[in-house]
Amino acid sequence: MVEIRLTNTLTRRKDPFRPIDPSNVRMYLCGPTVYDRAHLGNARPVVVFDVLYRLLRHVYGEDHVTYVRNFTDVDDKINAAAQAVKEAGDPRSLEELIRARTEETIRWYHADMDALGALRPSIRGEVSDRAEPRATDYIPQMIEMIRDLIARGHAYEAEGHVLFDVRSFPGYGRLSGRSVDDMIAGARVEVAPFKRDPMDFVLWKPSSADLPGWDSPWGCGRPGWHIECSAMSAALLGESFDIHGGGIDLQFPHHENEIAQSCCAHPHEDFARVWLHNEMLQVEGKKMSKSLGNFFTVRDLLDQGVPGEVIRFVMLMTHYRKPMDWTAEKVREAEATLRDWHHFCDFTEGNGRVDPQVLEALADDLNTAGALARLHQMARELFLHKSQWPDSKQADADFVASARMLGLLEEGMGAWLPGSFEHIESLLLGDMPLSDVLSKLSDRLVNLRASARESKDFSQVDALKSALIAAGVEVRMSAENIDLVPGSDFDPDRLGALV
RNA sequence: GGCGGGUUGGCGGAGAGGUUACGCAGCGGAUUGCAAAUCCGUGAAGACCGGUUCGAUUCCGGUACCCGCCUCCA
Repeated sequence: MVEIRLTNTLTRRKDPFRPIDPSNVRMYLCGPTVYDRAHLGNARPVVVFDVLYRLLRHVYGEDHVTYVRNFTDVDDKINAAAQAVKEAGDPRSLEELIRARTEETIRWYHADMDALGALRPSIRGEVSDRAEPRATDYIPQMIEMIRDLIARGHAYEAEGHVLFDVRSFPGYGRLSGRSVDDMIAGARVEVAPFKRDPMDFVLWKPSSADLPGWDSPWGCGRPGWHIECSAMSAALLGESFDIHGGGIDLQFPHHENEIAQSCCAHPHEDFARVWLHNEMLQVEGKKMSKSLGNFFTVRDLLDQGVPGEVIRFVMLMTHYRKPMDWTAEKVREAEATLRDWHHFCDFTEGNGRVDPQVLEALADDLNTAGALARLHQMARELFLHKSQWPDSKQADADFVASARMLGLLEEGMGAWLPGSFEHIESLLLGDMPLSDVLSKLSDRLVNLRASARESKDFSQVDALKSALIAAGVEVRMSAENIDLVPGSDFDPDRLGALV
């Protein structure tokens, strides 16, 4: 079995991965707060952990991996978004508007992440809403956990709030490498007067009459952000599980607080064993922000015609623990590469074997850039020699299976490419498949060239060639053959007119 | 102020204490009616200063610069 090695933020080392229970490897990823479209930065952890999920499924079996990713659907930003709609004159109640907002955002999120080729989370391979829990469905578990923390002396009630007492947990700060005293020294947080310690954080807070609230022993209120993930991961994965992931910006305070809550509520368990954090995303060398005008959502890119597969490829070009820079140049490179790969690959044969070197690269702390390099190499060998290989179908299948470990070249993902194998097979021009149209035109061009070589009059050859290029078709001429490849500006109508 | 990450050839971007990363672009050649595509070949690196070592871009220390987090942003 392949040994997976992962860099654990907790140990600051690359350690061999040993699941608690190989028959059910469990992973939790902090999901989005559902108030708006996912921006590009939101997509990075989704793609990174999707690759890890695929790797785990490959190594341990699809039914032996559980992947849970939550939706935070109780939050000030959600309330604010709903409030804005109400103030704009919507007659529905705030509660209805909040519900509508979160429902809609979840649908957007699914559509956008699907477009990136991210698999839906699952419980042992079974995709269901349970694997994508919503915070509001786990309020009783959160209340229970908070109650438990109070009983164990790790939390206290003050003015309708319940706060976690960070001084009661000696391990506080271990994940992020900070000491409570250091944090206080550098804190820029305004300290509520009822806190025992400035770093104490909210487990439960009171809610006003017009905002969502739940009855609790401490009055009508709502949970703090951090308790959500502790309660949901315990409910769905157990008090100990294998991997907890998220962006590096969540390391502190969110994940630190999760650890404090979970370890204090379940002192005999060790909560998440491996913590993985992806670095942040930048755009053209700068932090993505609305003020710099370089802020965009996944949907913005898709609408501009950047295919989800290309977005995914760009994300995978950089190792997850390094800051990654989103640039137009990378998009161009990724698109050109995928265009090639889609073009020469025959996707019809299944049962490919994943290349050992691709697998090894991924097993080595998700070295996606290394895996892509190996795929480049494989593609080159395939392209150069496949015509001489008796089992070239198998070689194609192996290549595709390997690319799919990265979520690339998935079935249906090539639909964006006019030149892709699957597209050529399926697209009809009039009543003729595109593949037939192309071979027909290619034959005609070959014949024209043959006679032109005799007559020395190349005007007809050039005319057809120009027409093809105008239709967005690349003309690749070799000594005997002429290959026609639809490009990014392919125009089916203009091509159809040439037949 | 506290904590953390980064600095590799023209650009992007990996691994490895001594042997080609890889991709894009460039250059030379082959091929071609021309061009494109393709093929062959090829130059180019490791921020700076020290240390360990037979040998470091790879390990250790320091300096500089860049970036992020500490504000319920992935």
